Amino acid sequence: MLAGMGRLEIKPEQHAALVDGRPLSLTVRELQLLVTLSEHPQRIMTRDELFAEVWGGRPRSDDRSVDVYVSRLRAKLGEALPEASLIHTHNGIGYRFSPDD
Amino acid sequence: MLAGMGRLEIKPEQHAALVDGRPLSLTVRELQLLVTLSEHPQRIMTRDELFAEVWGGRPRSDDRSVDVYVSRLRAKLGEALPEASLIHTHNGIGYRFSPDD
DNA sequence: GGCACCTGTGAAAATGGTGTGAACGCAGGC
DNA sequence: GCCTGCGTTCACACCATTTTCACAGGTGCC
Repeated sequence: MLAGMGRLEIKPEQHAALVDGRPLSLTVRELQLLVTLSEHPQRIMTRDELFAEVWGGRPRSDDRSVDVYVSRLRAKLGEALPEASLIHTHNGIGYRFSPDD
Repeated sequence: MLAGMGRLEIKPEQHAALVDGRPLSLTVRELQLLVTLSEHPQRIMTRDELFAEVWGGRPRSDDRSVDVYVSRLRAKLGEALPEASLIHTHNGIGYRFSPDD
C-alpha cells in the first residue's frame, strides 16, 4: 500500500479528514487548508492562491498565516502518518500536495 | 479489552444503556442523545444533526441544549466508565462518538 | 399540597483557536 | 564555509466556543 494516501481520506462535506477511518482533530482552518491543497494534487500552489481559497481576499505582503497553518497541519498529519510527507515546500513559490508519498 | 466499548451496550429498544450489564440511570433525552451519537460511530455530527434527531426540527441559533446534554451524558458515562472518553468535541462543528477510546 | 425529578435557559468559568511578531534553522548562491 | 533570504516553529494576546452551574417552570406521584 502507498505510504500516505489510501489511508488518508478527505471528506469536506463531513468536516473531516480520516486516517484509517478515524478523524484527525483538525481545526476548521487546518481542514480548509488541507481540503484546498488536496483538491489540486501535484500542483504547486502559491501562498496567494491558498490564502484566497482559505481566508478569502489577499494576504498582507508579510502575512505568514499560510506557512503557520501548513506547519500545524504537517504536525498533525505527521503524528497520524509518520511515514508520509504529503506537503512539499517549493522555495520561493508555495506548496504542493502529493498524495502518494 | 477495549477501554470503553465492549463494556457499554446500548439497547434503544429496551430504553436502556448498560455498563457491565448494569443500566445507567439516564433520562429520556440523555438516552436519545447517546443512541443517536452511537448510531454513527466515528462520524462528526453537527449540533443541527443531533438536535434534529433528538429534539426534532432546528435549534434556535443560540440554543445550547445539545451542549448541556452532552455535558450531562459525559458526567454519567464518566462515573460508570472513568477510563473512557467516548464523546469528543470538534470545535466549531459538533461532537463525535468513539466507541474504542 | 408537597416532593422528586426532568428540562431548557442564561450566565460565568474554562478551554481552545487564530493570527502576529520574533527567534530559529535550513538551503542555495557565492 | 559564510551570507542571505526564506521557511519553520514558538510564544503570546485576543477572541470565540464550549463546559458547567444554578435556577425556574413543568410533570407526575404520593
